[in-house]
Amino acid sequence: MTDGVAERSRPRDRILETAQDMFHKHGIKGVGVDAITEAAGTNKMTLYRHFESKDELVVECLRATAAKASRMWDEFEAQHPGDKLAQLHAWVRKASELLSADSRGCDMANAAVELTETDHPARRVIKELKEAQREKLVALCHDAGIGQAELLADTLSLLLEGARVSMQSVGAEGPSAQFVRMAESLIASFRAR
Amino acid sequence: MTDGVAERSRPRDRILETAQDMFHKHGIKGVGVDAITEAAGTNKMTLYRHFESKDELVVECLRATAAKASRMWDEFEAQHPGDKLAQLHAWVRKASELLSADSRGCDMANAAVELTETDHPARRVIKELKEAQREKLVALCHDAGIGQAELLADTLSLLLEGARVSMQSVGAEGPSAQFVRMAESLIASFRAR
DNA sequence: TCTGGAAGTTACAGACCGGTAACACCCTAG
DNA sequence: CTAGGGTGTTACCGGTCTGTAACTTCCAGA
Repeated sequence: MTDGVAERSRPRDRILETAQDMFHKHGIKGVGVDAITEAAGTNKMTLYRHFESKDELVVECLRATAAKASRMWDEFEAQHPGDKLAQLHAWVRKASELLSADSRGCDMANAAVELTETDHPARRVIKELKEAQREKLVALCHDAGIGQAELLADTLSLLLEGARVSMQSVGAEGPSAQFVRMAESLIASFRAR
Repeated sequence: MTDGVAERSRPRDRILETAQDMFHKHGIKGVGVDAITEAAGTNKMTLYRHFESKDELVVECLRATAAKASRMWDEFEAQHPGDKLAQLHAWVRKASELLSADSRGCDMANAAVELTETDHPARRVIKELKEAQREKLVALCHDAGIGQAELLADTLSLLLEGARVSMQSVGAEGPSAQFVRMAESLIASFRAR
């Protein structure tokens, strides 16, 4: 009954996975450590033996989700080896799939909105991870033979970020519904230069 | 000393104004009613005589900020009477000004991120107000003589929404720095059809 | 079989949260 | 001058929050 997450894994892993899920669904300030440990089938003491504070748990969760997102790049390379342009289109397709499958947007962006304390430990890693993602997309655009790679990458980033937050305020039938169309015609117009 | 907001206005107005400011800066769940009333130079009882709950206060704050944003449209019309295309460019310029002046983004979008409870009274008004804003921008694009007015308006919306949330995670030097450039070349390419 | 460390349990501290009751005050309209 | 409504003050309620202490239980490895 207490088995929300696979029972036969280490408590630390269960806590991390459960916390990721609950922070994602309900927000960081919307979930207490008691609720996390209960859903993970463990207890508060065990959580504080593995994470020195809730803030540090948040940081670990963000790193974990970023690592998962980072693995998608490997899939693109595996699906279209060497074909960077195809990988860029795969990126667009994947982004729209994730938009359709989940309406709570990006954990890092959401965390940045929630955690307004300027010295919160999560803010630093959010910036780092987002910058790393940006560099990857810039490189992909560049290797795909696009001239203004940075500008295209940044525009696509803003479109996706906007789509994810727009879904949360106006829903999936709002402007975000046109994301693929916007992204594809953007890529086309950049390639035409 | 307790005079954060003009002392010689009605308590209700001071509370509303102070709450807007504090919710904007620190988030909704990051601010308690005690802190609001203290900053407004009044007390909790007075707050609860004018607003039936914190949630309702949040709703009123969102309506107030939306009303303020709505007034900007009148400025555009006053500055460029009848010239809808010039008003559209004024919209872009104003948006970028606000981006530079404030890094905490859109109150409604931020609230949608924070308030994950699906039945929260604010969610309804966020959707209504965002839809109203969308219709205004679509109408402006349409009246400016742009063919695919909805698509341009939605794309501009996502870009702006993305810029506002991107600033909060990666800062002002990130992708959002290129917002004006992106928006202007988008408008140009839509006009060229 | 024994032992040591990881995990679970219970209870608690101290702070903060949203919200309310009872009462004193002050200022203005009549 | 007086009545009454808006406001301020104090104290409180029940609940939740992060984080800790002290203790017990369990289990794997030697």
